[in-house]
Amino acid sequence: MALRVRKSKVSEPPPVCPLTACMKLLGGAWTPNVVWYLRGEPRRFGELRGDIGRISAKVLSARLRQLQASGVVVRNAVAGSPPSFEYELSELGRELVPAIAAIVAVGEKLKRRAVTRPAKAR
Amino acid sequence: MALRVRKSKVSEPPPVCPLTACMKLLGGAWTPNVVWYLRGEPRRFGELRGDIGRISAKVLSARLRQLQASGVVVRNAVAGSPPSFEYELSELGRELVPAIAAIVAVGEKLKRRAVTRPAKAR
DNA sequence: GATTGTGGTATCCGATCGGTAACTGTCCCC
DNA sequence: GGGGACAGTTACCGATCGGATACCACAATC
Repeated sequence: MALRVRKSKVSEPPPVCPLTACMKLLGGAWTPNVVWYLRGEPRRFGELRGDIGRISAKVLSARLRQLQASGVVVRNAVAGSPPSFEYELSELGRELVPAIAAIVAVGEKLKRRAVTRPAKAR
Repeated sequence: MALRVRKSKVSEPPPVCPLTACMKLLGGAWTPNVVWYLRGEPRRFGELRGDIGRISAKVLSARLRQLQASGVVVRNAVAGSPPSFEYELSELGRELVPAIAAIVAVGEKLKRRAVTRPAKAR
């Protein structure tokens, strides 16, 4: 659970690339999906698992913790006899949604263009 | 209503998850950087290497090929005595730039807020 | 012909990631 | 009280990724 620092053999000073740092927000395998499925109402762990489908509990747990740590997601305890928790996007986390949507939109266009325009010369 | 049973998915059963597919566009380690440094004028291989800094030739080559394959980047031969090549973003590739910028912007805000506003205790 | 510079590619290798499965602990129901 | 469901966590393990290095192709130059 300790956050992994990139230990490079070259022992370089931190490049402080804002891109690289920020892309770590969405770097993991299912991270965008988690954010995406949280864009509506808060969801519980099992619900998210069901939503996303093929994600393993381990990875979902890891993503959720990592997103909490970066402040994108907040975890709220829901009072009840079976104490459960709800995850939801923070204010800032919600700002991520349009960004993801933009990337998806470009992806869709690219796919569509790939079909209509097979510029496959390589 | 003992438990909140919200089986209602977010009304989004993705056939093949568009997110996962599209995030492959920017999935690699240096992919956003490559797109970022190509957002201006076209660059040659060696220039990109210099721009990005610590990227290895192998990874840069792989990213470039992968971005060509997905239609984000185009490779143009530059006529000349030493035949060289320039890489530039395609039209659609250019649309990726604001999306990346948006994610970076959120990342910056998150970092800033993390300083000014410590996360509330769970 | 050999050397150099550009523009890559192929190979090896270790680190990391993600999946599977097993496990814990609590609560509900029978 | 036992079995099952929920909510995760942990251990292990194979696949993959990325870095370093070495190498190749080609033109111009010496």
